[in-house]
Amino acid sequence: MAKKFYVTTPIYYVNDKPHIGHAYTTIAADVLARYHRLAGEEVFFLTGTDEHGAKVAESAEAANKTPQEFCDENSAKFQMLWDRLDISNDAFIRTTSSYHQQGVAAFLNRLKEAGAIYEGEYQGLYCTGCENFITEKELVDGKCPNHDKAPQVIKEKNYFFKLKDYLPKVKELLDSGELKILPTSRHQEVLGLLRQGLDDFSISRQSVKWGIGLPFDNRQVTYVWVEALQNYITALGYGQIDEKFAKFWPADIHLMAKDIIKFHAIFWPAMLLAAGLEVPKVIFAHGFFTVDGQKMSKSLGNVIDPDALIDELGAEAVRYLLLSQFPFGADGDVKASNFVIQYNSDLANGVGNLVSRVLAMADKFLAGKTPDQDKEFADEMAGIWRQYREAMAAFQIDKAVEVIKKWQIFCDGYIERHKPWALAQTNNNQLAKVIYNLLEALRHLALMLYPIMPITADKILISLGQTDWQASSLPDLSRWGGLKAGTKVVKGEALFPRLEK
RNA sequence: CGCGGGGUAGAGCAGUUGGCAGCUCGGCGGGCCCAUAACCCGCAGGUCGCCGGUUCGAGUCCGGCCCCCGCAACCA
Repeated sequence: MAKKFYVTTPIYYVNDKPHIGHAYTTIAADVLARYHRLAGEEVFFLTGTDEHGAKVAESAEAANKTPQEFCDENSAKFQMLWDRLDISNDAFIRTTSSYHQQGVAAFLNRLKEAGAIYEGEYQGLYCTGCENFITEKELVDGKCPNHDKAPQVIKEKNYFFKLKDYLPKVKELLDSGELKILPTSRHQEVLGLLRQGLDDFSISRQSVKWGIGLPFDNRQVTYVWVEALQNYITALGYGQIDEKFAKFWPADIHLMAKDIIKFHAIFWPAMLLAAGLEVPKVIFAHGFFTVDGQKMSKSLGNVIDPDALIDELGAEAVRYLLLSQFPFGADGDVKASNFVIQYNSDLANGVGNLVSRVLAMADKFLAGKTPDQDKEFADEMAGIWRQYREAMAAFQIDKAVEVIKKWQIFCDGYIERHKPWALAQTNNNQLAKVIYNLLEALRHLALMLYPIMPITADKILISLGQTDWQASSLPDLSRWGGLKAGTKVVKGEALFPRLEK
């Protein structure tokens, strides 16, 4: 029975169109999903869109559409981007889908039965112009800045979740490592939040209409954050067909950006505990991009549009470049102008050129026929793979990229030291050895590249005559000598044509 | 004293348990000619934010200070 691996991205709020941050999270999740599939595990990779809430309803109205139409259109934008980026998600959940709504109802009923929900009163400032609650801090001169009206104080009956009852248990799980928050700096942050203390929170809204009705009181709608988190289990059929749920839950990793860590590291585990379910194993929060040292924001106009970037550099390069900018997990600064430079140095001059020169030599000196096996790098390669696997297992995608880059540089150096073009004149036995080692080295390079740049990897493997490699998994594939003597290899088109800038 | 992150070569970043400061890009000088004017070798460039402490030894541990950023306050 294969090991399972369940990886998720957050579901993205349809109120906005996809930006580079959404792409970053999703690509990272895809890399993990593809790596674990390559390793022979049974993978479930989930992403989707979060579609309820007052804001969506407002945006829909402003666009003169029904909320459902608005959601359909915006959700499709995310799906289209993921298609362009070759994201290999196994499911795409939409919170407006009926199976999600049914799963949410089942979950909330369970919380209610467990005694984790009580009725309370929510008091807030309500702006009739907004038709929504606003916070005191949003007020300008005591008035709603959008409508220039003073808000009313309204008391609304709400249902609350007994968060406080479950906090000690959450703390325990964090301390024991059963629930891991990564990177460790985020773990500290969560501990800080717990130290500050948190209150029970409201799980419903009376004033909001666009949402999922509470199963035990249909005058109220489930607070959007509460039902959004449940996507991770409803997508597995929780509350309906429990087969997938039994197989894949708990999640091996919830991936997200650092801004929503509180919901995932505290609220979500607490709700799961209340419902008697297992908590996820790892919550991984990566950092934010700054662009030229500044926060990315619409008002500054420095937002990087993923579609434009793909148009310029191609999906494969975008995947690679985003993940190799800075350590996965940390914040990092990005210079838009740097993408082209790095494309040229890493991809065109690096991987692309290496593949090109090796295949050209195999073709020119040996008529494209793979020579007899040589084992010069058998041990070396095993060591490289160990580093690669360790990096991936620790979710250090940037380190995995580093391992690949080092191997590519090593291969370029190997060529220079042995000068196959000279050997072709003097020593055919030695030439055959060197070319075999290079071709086989390329096969390993492609395999390591696969999670990050799947199309490129496949192109390289096809050039090496490896057409059915996907039928095997890593333990076999990563063994030295997979390339058989006599295999025909062909030089293809340049993988990454150099960009003039 | 709200919480958290960070200040290391011109730029962007690594530095696991304290043990000679590293990587990539860029700059400069050589080499090579298989390759996408790509590749390889070498060189230059750093008071590791500041002050103090612990130690045989501190970028790394402790205390204080300065500066930047994120969250709290619709964004991954």
